[in-house]
Order: sequence, then structure tokens, then C-alpha cells
Amino acid sequence: MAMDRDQVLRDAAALLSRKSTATMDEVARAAGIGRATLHRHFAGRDALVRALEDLGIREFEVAFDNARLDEGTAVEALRRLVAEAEPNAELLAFLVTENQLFEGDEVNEGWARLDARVIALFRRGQEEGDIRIDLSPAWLTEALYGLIGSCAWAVMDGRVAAKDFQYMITELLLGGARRSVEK
Amino acid sequence: MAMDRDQVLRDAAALLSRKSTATMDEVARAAGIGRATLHRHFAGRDALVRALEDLGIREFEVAFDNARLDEGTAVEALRRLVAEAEPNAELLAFLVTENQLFEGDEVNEGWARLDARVIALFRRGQEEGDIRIDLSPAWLTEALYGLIGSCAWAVMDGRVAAKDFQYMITELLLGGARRSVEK
DNA sequence: CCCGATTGAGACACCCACGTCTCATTCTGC
DNA sequence: GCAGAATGAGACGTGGGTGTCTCAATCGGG
Repeated sequence: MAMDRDQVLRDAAALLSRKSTATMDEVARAAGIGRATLHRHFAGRDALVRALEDLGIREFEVAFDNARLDEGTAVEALRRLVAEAEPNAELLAFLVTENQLFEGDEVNEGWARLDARVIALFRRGQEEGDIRIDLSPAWLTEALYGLIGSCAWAVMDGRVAAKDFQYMITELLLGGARRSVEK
Repeated sequence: MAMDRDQVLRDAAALLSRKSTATMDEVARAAGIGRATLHRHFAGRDALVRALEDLGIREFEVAFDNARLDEGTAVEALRRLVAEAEPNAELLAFLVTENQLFEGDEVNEGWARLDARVIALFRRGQEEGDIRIDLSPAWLTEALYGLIGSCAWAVMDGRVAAKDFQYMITELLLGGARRSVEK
């Protein structure tokens, strides 16, 4: 069984999303490889987490590109963004909670770049009159991440059907829970 | 310096919300007591986390009571709920992520009771026509927890002003990010 | 004021995960 | 088929956190 670095990272992400305290041995078995091999490719647990960060950043850079955030209205772009992010939602959930631990350190510049793109998207929506201006782009970005993570967990626990993932997030984030009069 | 069990728990919650991997020694120092004393009152780390769960459940039972979830419209009740939950938002953020680790075990019945109350609130709102019926109460409940946690973290990191806590959560959850026509 | 209870500081052993290493086996390219 | 590389399984030492214990100091009620 050849060692596929990216596949190992994906398996690790899938496990660590559910159990962030998983052992290196558990990660290795989840990836179907030996613990020694895991250590050969990732110097240690920190290196593994960093590699997961890099993977996540790469994946979301691609997802953002595919979502064509600059095209159409911001609302349309946001729907595409959630759709593109879905395959990596668990990874996002893991990385968001993991990033809480690096409070003091400087934030990874890759994350800053991604954040900036989402913030710019919300700001564009505000300037075009489609997004409320009383909710800051920074908060909307945080909320987007939070909702994606929450929904990913809810799907994992069976509280939300996987097929409803995009709908639940985009509808709640964009339209809110309140039943508006015009509907 | 007398040992105030509840105060120790609150200090522990404040620290663990930010750094979930904090040492028992760090927790003890954060609470201003010795590690030995901490161990005298909480058999171990697991016992401490359980005590935090109990504290959280107690706090939110009270918060829910104070919010009078059965009075007025569901929307009004939800606003009161967020207001009452704010002082314990960090604790909620910690417990929600911590609960992810107990996937296999049976969920704490206290949480189930709280969940049921929130779900019932959303369901009531749906029945009264104030809440959309295409978003399941279970998802709305998860989203509420997620947004509270996300906002609590955003406040801790300075990305959201503490004074905007209630507004950001209730407005986004109820009204959504989209700028509606009637406004 | 005194005596019991509680606390803080430290010492101690224990345990688990980590990281490294070895070695036989398997895989892969030539 | 062969030689080199890569892998899996396991052994091994280490470190850091945990849990327990002791003992002196402090606190608090009678």
C-alpha cells in the first residue's frame, strides 16, 4: 500500500475533526499505515498539524478560486463558496478550533489571506446593497466559519442530513431564522 | 484565601475556554490556589471537566428560566435567551467543543434537557409562524450554540466588540446577512 | 488563645504518548 | 530476478502531566 501523503492527511483530518486528542498511533491506523511511517513523513505531531493547516489552506484557496468570488452578486458568490467548501468542512472545523490554541502567536499568513478574501466578499456585498451594513464583515466571516463547523459536526452526529448541508448554512446565514413577511 | 468551589470552576472555565489543553497546574494557578488543593476538590482532570459541565448546565438552566422562554413570541424569547447566555458564553464554547470528544458515550442528560428546551422554543416559533419551517429546530439549535461560541471567541480575540455580542448573534440568527427589501 | 481543619509548596512515582531505532518484509524500478 | 528503497511491527528511552503523599504554615471556630 503506497504511502499517499495527501490521502494520509485527509484521513488524519477526518479523525482529528471528531477526536482532536487522537494519538499518533490512532492517526496512523486511521490512515492505514504504521506509526513509524507516519513519523517518517511528519516529524512529529506539530508537523502533522502544520501539514494539515497547509492542506486546508491549499484546499480553500482552490475552493475560493472555484467559487469565483468576484463574479455575480456577493450572495451568489457566497452560495458557491459554501458549496465548494463542503468537501473540506470537517477539516475547517478542526483547524478553526485548533487555531484557538495559537492565541499568542502570529496568525498563519495563509489564513489571513483567506480571511481577507471572505471579508472582501462581504464588504462587496455591503457596497452593492445586498448585505446588511450593521453586521461587520469580520463578524460575518467568523459566523460563516462557525456555521460551517457547526453544521459539519451536526452532520457527523446525524442531527442534520448531509444533503441539507449547503441549504442549512446558506439559508440561515443569508436569510436568517425569522420568517420574513414577503415569503 | 478560602477555597470557593464555584469561583474555582469559573476561573477554570475562563482559562480552558481559551486554552483547552491547559495543565492542571495552570488551572490551579489561574484559580489562585495550589495544585494539591485543586486535586483535593476534584479527583482529576475528568472530574474537573464534569464539574464544569454541571456548572454549565446549572448556569444555563437558570439562564433559560430567566429568559422566560414560554412568554411572548419565540423571537422575543430568543433575544432574552442570548442576553442571558452572554455571561457564560465562553463556558458554552468550551463545553460544546469538549462534548465532541464524547461522541460514543451517551450524551449528558442535562444537555439533552437544555437542547429540548431550545428545540421546543424554535418549534413554537415555527408553529406561531414567526420562524421558518424549512430550517429544522435541531439545526437552529446547533447554529445558536455555534454562533454564541464563535462570537465569544471573536470577542476574546478582539475581532468583535463585547458590547455588540447580543446584537451580532440575534440579528444574524434571526434576520440573516441579506439586506431585506422592507428595511 | 488554642486546636483542628485547610491550604500551599514541594517531592515522588507512575503512566501514557512521543520520538527514535532496529530488523525483517514488501514494494518498486531497472 | 535483483538491488535499493520503503514499509510495518515492535522495542526502547524520554518527557511531561498526573495523582498521591508529606509537612510546615495559615486559617477559623469555640
